[in-house]
Amino acid sequence: MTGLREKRKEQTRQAIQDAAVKLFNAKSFEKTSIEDIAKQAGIGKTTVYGYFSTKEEIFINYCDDKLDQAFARLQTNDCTDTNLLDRLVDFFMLKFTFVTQNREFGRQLLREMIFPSAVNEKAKPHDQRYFDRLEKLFHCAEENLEISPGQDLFYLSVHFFSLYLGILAGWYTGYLTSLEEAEEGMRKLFRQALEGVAA
Amino acid sequence: MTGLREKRKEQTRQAIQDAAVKLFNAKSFEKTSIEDIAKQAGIGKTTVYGYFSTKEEIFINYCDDKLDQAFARLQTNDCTDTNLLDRLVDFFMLKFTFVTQNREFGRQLLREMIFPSAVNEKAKPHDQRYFDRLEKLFHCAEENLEISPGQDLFYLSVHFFSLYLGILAGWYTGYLTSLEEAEEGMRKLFRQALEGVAA
DNA sequence: TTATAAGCTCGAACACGTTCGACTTTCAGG
DNA sequence: CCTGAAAGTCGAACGTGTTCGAGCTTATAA
Repeated sequence: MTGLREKRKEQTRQAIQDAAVKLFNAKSFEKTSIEDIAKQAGIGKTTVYGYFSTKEEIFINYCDDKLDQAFARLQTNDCTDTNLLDRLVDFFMLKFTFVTQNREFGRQLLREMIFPSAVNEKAKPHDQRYFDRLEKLFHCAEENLEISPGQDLFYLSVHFFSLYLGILAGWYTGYLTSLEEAEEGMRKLFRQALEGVAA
Repeated sequence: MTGLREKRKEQTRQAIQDAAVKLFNAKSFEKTSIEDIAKQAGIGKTTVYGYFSTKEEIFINYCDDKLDQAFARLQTNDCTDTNLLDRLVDFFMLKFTFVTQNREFGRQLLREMIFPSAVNEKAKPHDQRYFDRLEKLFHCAEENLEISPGQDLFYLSVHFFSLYLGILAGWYTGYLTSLEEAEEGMRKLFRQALEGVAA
């Protein structure tokens, strides 16, 4: 019965995770202490460190869950006949509204995702799926003759992702304050990218 | 002699600032404690809080100084006849190498600049100068007939700044690991923006 | 000049993330 | 079964950012 230890371990891990999710949602990352989490999970605070080596790590795990949820909603849209610009704006605005829904959560998450404390190998599969989805979108556009053929679709994804980042930066630094402004800005940037600016 | 208090206050403030700069350079933000700073400045650690309300605030101040230095170096380049792409890459790579010179410093700074804890009005003049500089660059390009006329130069600046952000994100998430890769990626993205991708 | 208000300073204490060390439970081999 | 090793648990303690409160210094005005 080697499994007893492992089963308990799995249970405890889950209890911590659940407690964290509950408290992060109720309060926030910053206002939730390790002790709160431990109490909620019914264990001592030191024990938490047997499962996660840092408070941030718990948060990252929590984010991964949240992102999976958000990502699931992106799966539906497919090679439709709406134009590329609209589809791109939809794609990124969905993510934008999700991330900025709770300003503090988004800020913490973005800091950790874009400028992580350490290179986070675990985040890469997620990025991968995300960029795959984007590439697929461009692939459709290529077939629909909306973009010129032979483009590097990966770099195209990076390009639009960067513009999305720019909008997020504008949001968090206070230059954009409403969803409408954000969408308008995004549209403007995306159009520049599609049309090009060189003479 | 109303000035006595104020003069002392100014001195103490400067002492804290100097101490912080010295220690942040010698060690790092994280490894420097408030107590270290206080000791170096010859005051009690509580006193620091009469001048800065948080450790981050001291860091922000320090960053502003650093950024001013970096910015000064950008002033020189002017309406030359080198092509726009090269000038843009030069402009942003200078900033990139500066920021990433010390990985930890850059990370901390970017987190605070791009996703600040609170909207930081003090940062705006700096941004302003920065974007002014970029706009000037595009203005030259417009005169040199390198870009099509009538573009929104501000949004053009935002566009390229966003791409720069994308490169930084790639750096900190581990997708780009050498300066050469970063420059190559930047060049590729910039070219896309200039040439456009629509059919 | 002196009384009072306002501002400044710092030792002590608090909060919270994290580590240490000792105790308990589980597991594997004889 | 036993027994010794490994893994898990937690109270106590540490480090550091931040606040409290009491005492001291400076400014003001009668």
